[in-house]
Amino acid sequence: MILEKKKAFQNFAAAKGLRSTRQRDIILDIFLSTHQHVSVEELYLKIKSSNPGIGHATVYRTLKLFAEAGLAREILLHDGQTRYEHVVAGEHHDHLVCTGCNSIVEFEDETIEKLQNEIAARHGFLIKNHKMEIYGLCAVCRN
Amino acid sequence: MILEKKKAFQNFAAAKGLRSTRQRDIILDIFLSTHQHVSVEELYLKIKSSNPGIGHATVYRTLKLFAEAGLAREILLHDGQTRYEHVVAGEHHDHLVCTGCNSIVEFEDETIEKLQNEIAARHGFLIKNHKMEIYGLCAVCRN
DNA sequence: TATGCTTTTGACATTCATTTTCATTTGACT
DNA sequence: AGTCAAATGAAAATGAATGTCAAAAGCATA
Repeated sequence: MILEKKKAFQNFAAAKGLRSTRQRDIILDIFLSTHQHVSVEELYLKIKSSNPGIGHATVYRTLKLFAEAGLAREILLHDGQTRYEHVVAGEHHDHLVCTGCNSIVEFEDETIEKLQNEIAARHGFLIKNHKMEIYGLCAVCRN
Repeated sequence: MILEKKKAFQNFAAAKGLRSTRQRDIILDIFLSTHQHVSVEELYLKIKSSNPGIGHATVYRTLKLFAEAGLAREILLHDGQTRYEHVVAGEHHDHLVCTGCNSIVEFEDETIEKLQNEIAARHGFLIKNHKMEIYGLCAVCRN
């Protein structure tokens, strides 16, 4: 699965005429090794610890590429940090965000997806993507 | 309805021991006269044109108050600007955002709301609020 | 209406995430 | 190897949002 993603990025890069660079390889490796919902800063620090040379801007730029390539998805929660989550082909999940402990639980609901498609169709919209976040207190924090 | 909102804010202010000020009245008036989904900057400019004295910080502070008072809801779309939409009691709507022309269409779907509640319950979550945005191209831009 | 106390305001500075700039480096093709 | 455009890193710039603080304005009371 990690290999597939690397291939996918290679294909994307080839199609776009992008060069293969050491930095992009490193960033991709480390991104693929992270948990879901890494913030750019988190990832940057992780990268820096093994590769001090890599700059802030490169991480930002490269993550945008991953998003374009369909490997990552940008998500905005309410903490002012952009996060990237791993995209698994054919799967879309949404988030339950605990405002108590900031934990994030993912869920998937086919019926909601269907309803979204219907709504979009009703308005003549061509869906590119969507996101849904439910904010509240998790089982632990509600007590 | 505008009067009700003004009353609602008065009540909130009274309960919180907040003072009634000229600025807050003006900002509320102008906020209530705007379309859905005003960004802070948009609102600030609108306010400034008739009331040049009012400062940036005051607009930010006051909008946060409106949100606390339940008159407004903060929404984050993908343009890096915080927007505030009008809250209508007992109603929740979500958004279709056109990435072509940046137009926003609202919709409401009771079934989705129900499913959200079920999902939250399944995870032991206590929902505070939620948001859902569908990104894509509107009927005009898709052509 | 004047007094005194406290909140609110506005200007400005600051912070923080992200983007831009630009000189230098590097990849890839000949 | 040589060429040239793309990519990088450091630093500066941007832009939204927040903090600071002295001055102004509410509001209660005399």
